[in-house]
Amino acid sequence: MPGPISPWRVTGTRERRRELKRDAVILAAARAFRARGYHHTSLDDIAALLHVTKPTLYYYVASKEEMLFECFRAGLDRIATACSKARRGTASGREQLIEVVRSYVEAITSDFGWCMVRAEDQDLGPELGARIRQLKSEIDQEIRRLVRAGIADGSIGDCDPKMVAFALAGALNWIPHWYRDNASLPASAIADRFVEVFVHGLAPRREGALPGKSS
Amino acid sequence: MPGPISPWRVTGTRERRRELKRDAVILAAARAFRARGYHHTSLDDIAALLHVTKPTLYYYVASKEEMLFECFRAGLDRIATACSKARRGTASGREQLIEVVRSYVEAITSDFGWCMVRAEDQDLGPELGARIRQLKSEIDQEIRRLVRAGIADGSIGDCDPKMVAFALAGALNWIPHWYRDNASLPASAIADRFVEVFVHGLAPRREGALPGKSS
DNA sequence: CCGAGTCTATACTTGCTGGTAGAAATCCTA
DNA sequence: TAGGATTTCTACCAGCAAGTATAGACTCGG
Repeated sequence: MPGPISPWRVTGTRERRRELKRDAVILAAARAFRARGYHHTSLDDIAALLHVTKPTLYYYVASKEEMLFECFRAGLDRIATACSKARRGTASGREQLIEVVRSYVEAITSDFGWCMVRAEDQDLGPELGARIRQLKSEIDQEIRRLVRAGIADGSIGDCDPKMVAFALAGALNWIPHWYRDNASLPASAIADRFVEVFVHGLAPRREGALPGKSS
Repeated sequence: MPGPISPWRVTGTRERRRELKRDAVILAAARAFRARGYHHTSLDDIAALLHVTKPTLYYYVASKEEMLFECFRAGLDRIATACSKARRGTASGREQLIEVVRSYVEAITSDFGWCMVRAEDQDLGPELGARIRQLKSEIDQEIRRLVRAGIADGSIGDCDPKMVAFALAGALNWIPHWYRDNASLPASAIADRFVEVFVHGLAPRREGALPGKSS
């Protein structure tokens, strides 16, 4: 739906143009993968999206694998950035975690969301696959860290940080399975609902919540 | 890890033996898909697992697609069954939901869990793909129904049933991404942790909470 | 022990798609 | 406008894996 990506016919220095085109290739790949799935997308399909032929793609990218990797990275980087930003803040563990969740939802509903989640690192060679697993693991560790921080500062109740991280990441990573950018809530609204559930749980909230521990 | 599947060389009536072998083919396929991914698993691989050759598989199954479909179904059926069982009970919406979650975790950590979740219905033709989507949708609706029931009977607080269902299903469906039957918690323990998070949330619990819990 | 039905293997076809060789077009600089 | 670098195209290859034709082997009732 977002317009065609055409840095072909565009101005700027050589290097700059090349860079833009390469990005366009990655983005087109991401959209195609999302629409048809990695294995059902041929390079000709991607080339067609750009009104170009297959060998042209290879001028910007070494292999189909590399395209997938770059899509992966594009998404994961956004989340990693959000994590380290949260980390620099001074808010409570819970607040930081919530911030990360918001960024996570933004990233995962982007064009690259699908690739981050549905593409198997099996589809990447051992080389790139390992790098992706590394990135994923870092994010996982970061989430656990935030949960532990929250427990430490009292903003999060006692729980198993590992399982909480899995549950949270699972809920978030699943979004691309049902999210349709036409027909779904905007990312921020989704984030709100998720935060609500994860912070307060399903149990009916008892009245008399406010500060103070009168139960 | 669970031993080789060999109903080859086994007794029983003709029909019975055929049925057993067909099941064995499906199970072998499920394990292979889980280990290597659908697209990276050749029929020769599956045949090798059974110490048999590829054409033999075709004697029990019409196509690779059908194998995937049957794996899918094997897993989803377990969950659907759990749903309708829960439905027959008289417990509160929340209790019923929790029961479903437990069954869900059991199913999703089984050999078929991977297929239920990681296989794209894109890999199935329009025919089978539609049937799978149907099954998935039924389960989704069932979860939403339980949430609404819980809200109605007061066992669940006010919330958006659709988003809650998505969050819950996401967390559960993600399990195959990290679950390793050697190295992870047993299914029941995972279910416990998940229930804990989803029922009570991350916010520190104020004293004097609701009546305790269970098994 | 025979032959109809059941089961399995050998050996092949076929289509698709990732990837490439090398020529042609285009662009920039001088 | 010449000529070298950059960019894109046409045409092709190779390999893999799904699926099949067909013949051989096993089982079991009669």
